[in-house]
Amino acid sequence: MSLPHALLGLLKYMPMTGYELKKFFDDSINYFWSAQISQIYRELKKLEENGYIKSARESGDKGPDKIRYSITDSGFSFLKDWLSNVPENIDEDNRNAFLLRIMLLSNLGAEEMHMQIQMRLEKYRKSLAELETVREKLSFYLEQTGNVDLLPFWKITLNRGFHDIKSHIEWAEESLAVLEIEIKKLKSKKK
Amino acid sequence: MSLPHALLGLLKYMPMTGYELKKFFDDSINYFWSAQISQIYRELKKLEENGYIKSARESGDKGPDKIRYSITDSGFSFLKDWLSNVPENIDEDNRNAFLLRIMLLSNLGAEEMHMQIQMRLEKYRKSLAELETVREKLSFYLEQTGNVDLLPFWKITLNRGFHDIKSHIEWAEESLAVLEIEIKKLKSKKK
DNA sequence: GAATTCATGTAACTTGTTACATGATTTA
DNA sequence: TAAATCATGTAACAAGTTACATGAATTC
Repeated sequence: MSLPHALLGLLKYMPMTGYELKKFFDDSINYFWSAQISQIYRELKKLEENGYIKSARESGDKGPDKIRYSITDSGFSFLKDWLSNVPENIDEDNRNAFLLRIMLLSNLGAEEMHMQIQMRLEKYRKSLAELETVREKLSFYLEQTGNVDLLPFWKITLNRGFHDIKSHIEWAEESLAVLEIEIKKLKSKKK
Repeated sequence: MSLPHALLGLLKYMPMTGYELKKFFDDSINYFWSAQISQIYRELKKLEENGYIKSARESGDKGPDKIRYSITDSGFSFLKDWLSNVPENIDEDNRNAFLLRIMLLSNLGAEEMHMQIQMRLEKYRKSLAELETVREKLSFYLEQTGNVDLLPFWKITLNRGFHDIKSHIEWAEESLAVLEIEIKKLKSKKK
């Protein structure tokens, strides 16, 4: 639903080709947004039809032609409109496959649930470490490219990631404790 | 993607009609999963074709006929298979429209961002209060229906919600502080 | 008597994914 | 020279939403 806005937002930084946009997704905002290359191309066409972006063909002496897109004034104001209108449903999409799984997991019993949450906990701890390196790279990158003014905004975005992972870790630890009590109860009943 | 599993999980509790399933979504797990009635009917047909559920027509003396679905053994083992296979991408969908918005919000400037996050903070605080009442209702409901054994599993699910909202509140408070510093900087520059 | 809820669906559309096609360039 | 990467797409499919249709029952 917000792919067009994501594309406009990225093109605001600099003009890019479809391929470059895909790369940008993959190695920067991949943590919270990704897209298929085929859909990017489809969407770019639509955005151009609407006059939100314009294209320029570049026939370099090497390789195939590139079509580089840049955002238009109309596109930027479209983006700003979207940003100004805060959605009522605060999460924009209340679907959470993770919570659905957790709820249904009771069908497998306390021990299986414990095992799965334990596995998640380990992954969360790894993610936390990875985010730490992303943070370091980001500061460095923004300083190098002279975009230091963007730093506080990016930090706010990144910080959300930290809070999210930390809350998962705390939840997992608490849940494991609850499940351990349940497992003990079941075992004492058997006797 | 997991609508069929959600339906199977709910039918595991008790046999229901399409309409009842929609209501169950709306007033119980709506916090993390919802579905359109049209899609529920479509999916129920598919599930029956696959033998995962079976239907029984009930022609009461009042109102139109009801088609009540119940889960089959084959359906339950299908559900258990899905639950046993933990997806590699732990979140199942890394797309986070909220983070995308936050990142792009820098296009509107620090003051607008501050205002929007302030609004969110207030909503989060309300959500926290609402979740509190959901928790109370749930305990009561499970005790009344004699499903006390499910209580720890439901608590784990609910608890995830609490951690989530709390992490949003903390993040919002920190972000507002950062933005206030930015706004002060900008104002002192003007002078 | 009108509006809402109950209960079932169909049709058209939008969004997103997977698989495939093409051809040049670079790297192992 | 084979594989990977660059750069563009098309086609078919899967999943989800919106709008519409039908008719009985209940509530205002």
